[in-house]
Amino acid sequence: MILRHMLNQSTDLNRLFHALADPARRAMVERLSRGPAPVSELARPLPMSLPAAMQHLDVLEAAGLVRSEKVGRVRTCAIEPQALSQAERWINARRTEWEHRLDRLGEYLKTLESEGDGDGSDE
Amino acid sequence: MILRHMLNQSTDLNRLFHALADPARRAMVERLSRGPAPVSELARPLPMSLPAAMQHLDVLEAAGLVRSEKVGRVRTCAIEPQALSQAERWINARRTEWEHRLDRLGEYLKTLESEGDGDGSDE
DNA sequence: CCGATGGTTAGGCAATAGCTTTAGTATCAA
DNA sequence: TTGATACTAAAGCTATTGCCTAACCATCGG
Repeated sequence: MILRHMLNQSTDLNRLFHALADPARRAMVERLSRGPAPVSELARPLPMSLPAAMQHLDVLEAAGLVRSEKVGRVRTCAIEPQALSQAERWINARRTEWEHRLDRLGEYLKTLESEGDGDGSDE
Repeated sequence: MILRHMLNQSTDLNRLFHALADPARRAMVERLSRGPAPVSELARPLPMSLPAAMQHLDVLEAAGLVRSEKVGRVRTCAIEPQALSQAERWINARRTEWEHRLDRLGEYLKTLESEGDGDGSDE
């Protein structure tokens, strides 16, 4: 099952980053980071109809960023913290990769320097 | 100018997250995290035509994730580390928000407990 | 029961995304 | 100069996105 998890990770990240690529959806996530809220409260500040806001909410739920539960006639939405951390991990992995690379490059340049090779060009 | 920067930040994040929402583009970023590469090398592993890959590259450049320079007939691409950190900051800001909120919630629940109120129900 | 409230479904429409093929333009190597 | 290499530009096609309006359904408060 961990194998399946890895295979689907790409799709997960697609949905995740896609969900975050819209300002209305990010606004919803920002609001929910401060606590749960019903659909109408998420929709109110947005410059669009209620159904449009609902569709954004669907995208957030499909991405696993938001979970919601309906009690009576009001659906209360809450953020799903671990979803964002997957995106964070991907970004961090990239950063450590290029940082290591730059470290190695720095070492290499230092080596050249101490060998007295006079080509000091960079880039 | 810092004001203008803040106003455009939303658009920046749109482009940034949108760029990351595609597996072909993430593959390019992953490759470039390990060092610069020409266009053809970025395109080779992808299941699509070269012009298609070029279009993905354009998206990455427009998002500020990649910078490229053409010398002779080969365009060499490199990652732009600070672009990703902007996305990272947004995610981090959300996490600290909800962590603080959960901390406050924990404090509140502890208060209730020490007041001897017997409703121990959770979610 | 009745109206108002909160949400949902459905259908349609314009714009964008992602890809293709075709046809270029420079460069480099011989 | 000629052919291969590396990229670029343009046009077109399909699917998806993001939005709308117009219904509809299910509570809840009298």
